[in-house]
Amino acid sequence: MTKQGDADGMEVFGFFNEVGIINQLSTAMLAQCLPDGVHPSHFAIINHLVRMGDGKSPVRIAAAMQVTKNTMTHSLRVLTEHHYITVEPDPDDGRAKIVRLTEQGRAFRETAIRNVLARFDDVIAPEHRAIMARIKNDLAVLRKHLDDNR
Amino acid sequence: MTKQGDADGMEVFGFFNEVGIINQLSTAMLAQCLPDGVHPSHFAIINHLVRMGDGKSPVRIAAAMQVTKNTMTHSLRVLTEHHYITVEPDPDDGRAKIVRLTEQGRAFRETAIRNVLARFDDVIAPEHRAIMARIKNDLAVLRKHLDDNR
DNA sequence: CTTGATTAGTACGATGTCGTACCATATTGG
DNA sequence: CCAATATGGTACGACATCGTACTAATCAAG
Repeated sequence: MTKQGDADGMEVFGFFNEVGIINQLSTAMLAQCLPDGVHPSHFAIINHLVRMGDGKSPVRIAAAMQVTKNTMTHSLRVLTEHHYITVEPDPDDGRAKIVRLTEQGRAFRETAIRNVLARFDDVIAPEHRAIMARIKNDLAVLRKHLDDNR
Repeated sequence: MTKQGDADGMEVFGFFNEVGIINQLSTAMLAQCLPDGVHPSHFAIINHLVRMGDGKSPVRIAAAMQVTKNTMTHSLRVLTEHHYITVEPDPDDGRAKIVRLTEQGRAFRETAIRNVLARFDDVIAPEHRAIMARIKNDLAVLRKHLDDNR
């Protein structure tokens, strides 16, 4: 095993470490802006349904959110208890269900977005926005590669 | 809806989303390379102790790992059960403890590093290493800013 | 049509993480 | 010296997530 390889490997470690910390900090910030009982992952589901359209099945949402079916079942139950979504049987497929946003769900998202953007505006300076804009494409390439070769 | 503000906010969302997915995929890859019962966070602790030196207190390790004291107590218990570390009272401070690596802990780290690097070598192409090297500095700046303003 | 394989969803248990509360020990101010 | 405060560590409960296993429904091959 060459020293070169080791150094490269450590570079990879360091990179993923930075990514992990940023993810943790941003998730924590997001969590502070959400009401009690609503996890960032729940918000992500609502947000996804608003942006990509609802009426999807739990498995499709799970795939989009990169979590297992189990986790999605649990999260959808929580969201249903909050009356943010409805889950009904799919008339075309006896196995499947259909997830739909309620008005309360959309309203919740509007409020949450406002809170979060206000918080981010407070913390994130223009220079950091510039960094994000600059490297987002690289991150997307990396993400896609990792996703394809997982 | 102010297009300007919303667009900027959404950019931030998208950025953190990419970061989150990359973190999840890399963590999952790492987990596959570790033996059963050893979580990536456990590996991170061992790795930190090897690189930064052991003999630290649980709180200091917790701060470095960006987790709470509770989590560290739990993780250290698991690592102790695996005989990768020892936790002893600090003779200079009746409240504190001192965490030390065992030989088995160091050996475990060597093996794990080899496995993980092999896996990463398989998946990560030179062009992606180039991306990591290119944007790592930007990520570090961002991470530091978020950490300071949390 | 029937049988085997695949898919959607759920139940259960395990685990990592966090928040709150608590105790023991240090540290500091008066 | 003593009281108030701060700090290190733990106990307990809550929760998100995952792996394994299971049921029900669909699909595919004969």
